[in-house]
Amino acid sequence: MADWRAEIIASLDPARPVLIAGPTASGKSALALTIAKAQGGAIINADALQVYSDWRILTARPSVEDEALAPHALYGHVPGTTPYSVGDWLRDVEPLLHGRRPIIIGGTGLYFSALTEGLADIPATPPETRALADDRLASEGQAALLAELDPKTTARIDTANPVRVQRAWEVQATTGRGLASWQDDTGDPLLPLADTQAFVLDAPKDWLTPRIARRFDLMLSAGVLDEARANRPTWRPDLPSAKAIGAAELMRHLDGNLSLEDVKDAVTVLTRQYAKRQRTWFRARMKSWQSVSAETLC
RNA sequence: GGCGAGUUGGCGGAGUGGUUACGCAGCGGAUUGCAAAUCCGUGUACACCGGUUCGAUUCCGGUACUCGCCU
Repeated sequence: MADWRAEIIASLDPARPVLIAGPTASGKSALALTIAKAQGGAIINADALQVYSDWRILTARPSVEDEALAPHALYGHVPGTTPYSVGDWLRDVEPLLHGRRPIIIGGTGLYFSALTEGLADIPATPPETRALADDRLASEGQAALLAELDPKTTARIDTANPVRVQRAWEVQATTGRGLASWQDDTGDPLLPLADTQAFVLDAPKDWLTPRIARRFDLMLSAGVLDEARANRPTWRPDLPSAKAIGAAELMRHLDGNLSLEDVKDAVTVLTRQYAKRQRTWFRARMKSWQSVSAETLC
């Protein structure tokens, strides 16, 4: 158990960046902390929801105590009201790569892929354009937006997926250039995989599921309900941070429309489904990463 | 004990004498910018036993169980 960690740490070059990807609740944070304490380095968040400041407990961010044990970056540094995406994350990560040896850890596969494989350098969509796209998608449907795209882009994206269509349309609308064209120009990655020591935690479903259920109880005792009450006055389902699993359910509970038991059931199901999607991404896109059994680490 | 209603896939819930919704969960997958998001794929189930019929989940009879009312 502990010797597995020791074995991994012994195999690490203290000067090279470490990447740790893993499903939710798989024990990633503990591993990152162990490495940082043993070899030094800065722990950098690669989780799309843990960047937000408002749901610390619900998104399972490291505790204040843990954060004191090693430098941590990109945790809770964005207000829950601010839109944030892979592009923003890459821009935030870039300067950190030149500092203390990075230990980048998280569960968002897209972030890791963008980091190690590159991301098209497309200007951000202005809020007005986003709003227009939202409106048109709602009123006219995705077919209307789809009709305004170039054939090359249309052929490449999943046209059944409204968010994909909207993204392509937004790129077209804000830059006057097709998404496919932009993507064909994707530059070199910020951090090529070859320059890293990359691990993906393998957490079997049967092992992870009970942990997910247990984690919700831990969140309760850590005070998620207080966190939810604190967020209640400013809560809106369309806030960027509102995508955190369980946020909407907790609000319904505070409104008296959902029992705590039902909140737990819903959160457990949603989290399990999320872990499945993570596994699918890791399996398909991180084949060359070193697989580590999460079970033997904990 | 009598009368009435009901019994559909793991759950919810439509419907039809022949082509066997749908939602959720489950399972598999996609994913180069909202990604803890979004999307795609995937299930012949009609309580049981007889009968009618070329054909019954659908019609008829009986059995079992459930619910309601009555005694």
